[in-house]
Amino acid sequence: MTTTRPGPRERLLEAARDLTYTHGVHVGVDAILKQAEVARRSLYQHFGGKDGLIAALLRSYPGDARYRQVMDDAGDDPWQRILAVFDELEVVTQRPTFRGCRYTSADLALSDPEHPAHAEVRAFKDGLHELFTTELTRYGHPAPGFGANQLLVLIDGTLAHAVTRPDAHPALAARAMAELLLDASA
Amino acid sequence: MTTTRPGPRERLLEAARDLTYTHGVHVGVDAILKQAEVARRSLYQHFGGKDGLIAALLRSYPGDARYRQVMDDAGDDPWQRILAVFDELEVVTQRPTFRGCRYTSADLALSDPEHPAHAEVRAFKDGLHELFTTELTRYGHPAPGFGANQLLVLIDGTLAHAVTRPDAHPALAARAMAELLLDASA
DNA sequence: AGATGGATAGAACGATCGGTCTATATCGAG
DNA sequence: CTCGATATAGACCGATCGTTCTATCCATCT
Repeated sequence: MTTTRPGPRERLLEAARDLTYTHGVHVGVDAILKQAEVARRSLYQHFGGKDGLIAALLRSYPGDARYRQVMDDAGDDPWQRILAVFDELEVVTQRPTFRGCRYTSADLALSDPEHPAHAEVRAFKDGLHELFTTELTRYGHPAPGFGANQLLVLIDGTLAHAVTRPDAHPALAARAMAELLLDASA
Repeated sequence: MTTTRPGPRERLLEAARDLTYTHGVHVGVDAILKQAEVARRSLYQHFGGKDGLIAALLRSYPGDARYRQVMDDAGDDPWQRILAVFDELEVVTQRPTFRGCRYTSADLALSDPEHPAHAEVRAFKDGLHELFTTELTRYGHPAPGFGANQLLVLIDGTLAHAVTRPDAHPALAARAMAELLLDASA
């Protein structure tokens, strides 16, 4: 039994996911096409161009699904669910292949404010904000929207700082602040 | 009386500072040379190439001097001096020209781990860590090194998150956490 | 005056960029 | 089988990349 090979569209997204993470969004299309084993024309057929591929990549990536998974694995208690995110961040940021948050990277690397990727990044982080807002609401936080912004700062700060100083274990530093935050709003 | 025009080296650094911030480190050398009004050859004479210019840019930038200035303007009290940094971050991140932290951007954009810029970014953030460590020591923090890591996460998180969601006012969110942190370690 | 060194201007290098093109192959539906 | 859509392979486009080159200008020093 042989698993059927994914179509060119899926192969392009997969290759672009891989290469843009390790080399940044400025990887050449040639490299993506080669790794995906896809014809040049198919890229423009499916995504209209490199910009479209990058945007589609960010949209398709199961970004907040991963956060939800980590939370669900931690049970029902909001306190546990939120701190589990930072435990996971410690694991992620210590991996030798860790190269930062792909959304933040894309947002910083693309200087053109009209690039379609910006909308995807915004949508992703807005989704995360909503996710943590509902969690803090369940926790009984008096200002869940503000608290969610604080958690997002901790997450982005962890992912950004770990690129330069992984040995500082920013995830552990952030986790302690998340605890303070939850304690103070109990 | 006419102020003498700075030499080619200074003009190159100034132009590169400007253009790499607005367009990222992938700006072409042509654009830098044009804005600096400097001959092509001079760039390679002074910096050996584009990589050398980028690294020199990051080294020469008065990065932590600016943090020190903000602190000194806030007086002697460590509490005030630390929180003043976040007040300044709120101002900086709300500017329409704000484009994130140039050090984090450079670190993320340059995928080659051997690029000389990485060492400069590391040196800069290590310097900041030392700055906040001494401040927290003066404050009487029981674990000033760990606390400094926490403050750096807050700063990097503010600068990273404000690129995508400036309306969330991450600096204010971070400031509140910095207060919690200082309270908890008093 | 003559020599020297730094700066300028700009042609030119090969490589690579994103994107368009033609031509051929494959495959499922009618 | 034929048709039409979709995929592949690869040449080709103009533009730009970082870098090296020659040639000229000019201020300074002997």
